[in-house]
Amino acid sequence: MKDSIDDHVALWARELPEMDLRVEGIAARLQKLTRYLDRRRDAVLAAHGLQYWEFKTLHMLRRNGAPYQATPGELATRLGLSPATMTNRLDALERRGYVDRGHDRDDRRKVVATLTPAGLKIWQQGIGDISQVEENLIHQLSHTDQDHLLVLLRRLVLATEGDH
Amino acid sequence: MKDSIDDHVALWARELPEMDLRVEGIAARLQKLTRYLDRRRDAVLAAHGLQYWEFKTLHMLRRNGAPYQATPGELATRLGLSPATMTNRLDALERRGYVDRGHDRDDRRKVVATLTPAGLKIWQQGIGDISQVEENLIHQLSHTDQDHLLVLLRRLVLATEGDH
DNA sequence: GGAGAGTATTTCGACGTCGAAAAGTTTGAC
DNA sequence: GTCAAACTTTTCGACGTCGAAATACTCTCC
Repeated sequence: MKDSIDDHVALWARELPEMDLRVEGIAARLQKLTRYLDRRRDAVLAAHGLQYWEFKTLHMLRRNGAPYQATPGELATRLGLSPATMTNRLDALERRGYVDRGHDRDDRRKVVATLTPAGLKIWQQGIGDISQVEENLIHQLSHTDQDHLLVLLRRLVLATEGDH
Repeated sequence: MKDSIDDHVALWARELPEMDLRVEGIAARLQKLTRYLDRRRDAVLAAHGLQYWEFKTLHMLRRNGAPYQATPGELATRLGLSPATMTNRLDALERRGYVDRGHDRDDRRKVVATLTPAGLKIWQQGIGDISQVEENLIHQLSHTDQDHLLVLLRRLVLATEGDH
């Protein structure tokens, strides 16, 4: 059974004869599946009136256990964003009531962002829906195929992280 | 051998007991590998002074065989962008000399964008470097493992293309 | 042919992002 | 005790993107 990537690769193979069909087929499918998950995830979050960047920010606060606090700088570093962007995100989340901002008592340079009960609640709804989206896709494979796929992907991830 | 996703999943498993570890491990690795390829690709393109959105636009023009032409509307649809964005992209690419714009003689509403020789040349350099990045990653697996991985990924892609 | 509907592109205002500079706070050396 | 260097966050200007309105052109039908 052929998928759209088979067609795509066959088309480019005519133009770029030195292209490695296996490599291209795998890389294109990795990207296609990720884009699919991105789209489905954005759709279920939109049902809660949430953008993905809002969810990711709440997620990083939730990742720190109770009381779900972090400084803007910490959040920016972990999310791979500039400090400027984090200021904007926290402005928006504070306006929507999902986050509180206050100054650190010991070091008044620092700001401490805290997840509000409303923020925690919408995060819970979002994380549940996102898990469901991922399950709907991956459950297309049997458990043994899932394990097989996971092992192959782990080998690739290890290669990107520096072999040990 | 454990990778960073194993740690990530183990961490969240404590907080979300109903989470499916296999599903999460696969989904997280798909996304991590795609992000890795994105970063490496952006880096090699930057060596040619090219942003990925510029390359993608040239790529879509190159995809149409010689004389490498398309209308803004066609490009916007295939790239999943708004017409407004395509106007901006073509403005920039025309300024850099990678694209020419002219009016269609038969239908003067239409604009025809054409890849210049300079645009074709930089696309060739970019596509070669991107293929190299993908090969460097995927060649971590043997040919038989690559084939196994490809088959599993194709099954997932087919699942995303079957139901709508 | 002329009016109105339809199509293709551009313009406009808003958003989220970034790098760099600015503002406010702490630390350390003297 | 003072002040310069370091640290944290915010502000500012620019970019790429989008939706919606505006512009320019074509087609249809009477």
